[in-house]
Amino acid sequence: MPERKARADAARNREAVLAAADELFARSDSPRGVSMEQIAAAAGVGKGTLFRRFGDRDGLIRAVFAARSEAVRAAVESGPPPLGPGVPGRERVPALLDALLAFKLDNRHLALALEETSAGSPYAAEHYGWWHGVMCDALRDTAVPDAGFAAHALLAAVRADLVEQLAATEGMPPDEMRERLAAYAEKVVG
Amino acid sequence: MPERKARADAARNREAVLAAADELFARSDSPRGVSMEQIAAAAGVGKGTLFRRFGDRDGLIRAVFAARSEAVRAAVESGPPPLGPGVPGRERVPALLDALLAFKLDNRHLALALEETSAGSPYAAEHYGWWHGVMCDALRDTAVPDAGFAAHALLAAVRADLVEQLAATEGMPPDEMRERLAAYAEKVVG
DNA sequence: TACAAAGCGGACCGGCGGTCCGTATCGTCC
DNA sequence: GGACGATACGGACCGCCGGTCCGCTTTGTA
Repeated sequence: MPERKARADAARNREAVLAAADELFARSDSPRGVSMEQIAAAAGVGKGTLFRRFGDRDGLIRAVFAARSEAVRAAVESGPPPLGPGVPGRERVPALLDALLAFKLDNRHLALALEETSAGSPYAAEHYGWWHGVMCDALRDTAVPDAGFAAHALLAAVRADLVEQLAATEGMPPDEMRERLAAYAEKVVG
Repeated sequence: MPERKARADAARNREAVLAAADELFARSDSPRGVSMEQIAAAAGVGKGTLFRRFGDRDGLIRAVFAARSEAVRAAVESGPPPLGPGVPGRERVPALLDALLAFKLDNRHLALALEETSAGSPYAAEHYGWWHGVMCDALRDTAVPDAGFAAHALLAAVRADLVEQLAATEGMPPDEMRERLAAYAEKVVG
């Protein structure tokens, strides 16, 4: 393996930065209101350190997001039904969407940051490709024609900014949103 | 009316700016690559003029977008079937989505600019509220439960960055995209 | 303990959105 | 047509941000 043993202080700083960024994004109204300098200051490190370890703003956000979403990803890849593999598509598709929505509701600001500041588009993020793949698999197991497009369309229904709009501006309670999404998903796969 | 007669040079400059911005966005790969200074220069105008007339970057983009989308809007509000009013929802919903998709395909960069740089979120734009209203009306005329949510979900399927991803990165031809969207829409309202 | 490698941090840079105000132009009224 | 107030113009200017650079410190090793 190409991994060289990392220095202890480097690892400590990395964690400090991830934690600080996570918290700052969670507290802030808009991801754009959080600057790299603020994150560095909150983590007690220099700005140079941020950029050396994460490359650029995008890289940092992706790293924070990846750390946060590890659990959901594991649950989908090898968890119990109805989320895990080996479940009929008709049942799994709504479960997948619900899990993703629940995650975004719990991490609204972070998800917003990922989708908003990503270079190019949110679709370039590895995160999205993975979800699209999983969703395609599940959809191919249903009566839905064109799993590829349907996967894109269904995932679009849980875009972070839409979730934010429904939750914040329209004041929709989380549970209600999940119910409505579930009903919509049922309609599509049914 | 509170309108005061505008000066001739002001009107001329306004048009020049709209045209220049439209063109620059169309030519550029990413909306972020187009600066206000560039637009001002291309229009043969000072930067101050841009900000005085349009308030900020968002205002300018919204103005350009509004000018471009006038035609579609008119077609939906008082055009012939199946787009115009008085058409059964079952038939009108796919027609509306197709019209919106066709428009975004023709104005990819501009739509991208609107959705990307909008303060807050694309959902705050008046443009979106209008489409959501129209879509809700059409959906209430179908068997779809919860027209409000379904309208959001369906409109999300034609988000500018998704369209761009399908067209540019996945290389999907416009007509194929429209067919796939139509099939998806039929599935939802059917 | 000595030394190279790895990491650090903050001064620095270019560019952007947005502001400001002295100046030029327009429309009007005599 | 000339003169005057209102309106619009433009570009120097400001603060901020993402990203770079390099002299200095810390770490792990022999």
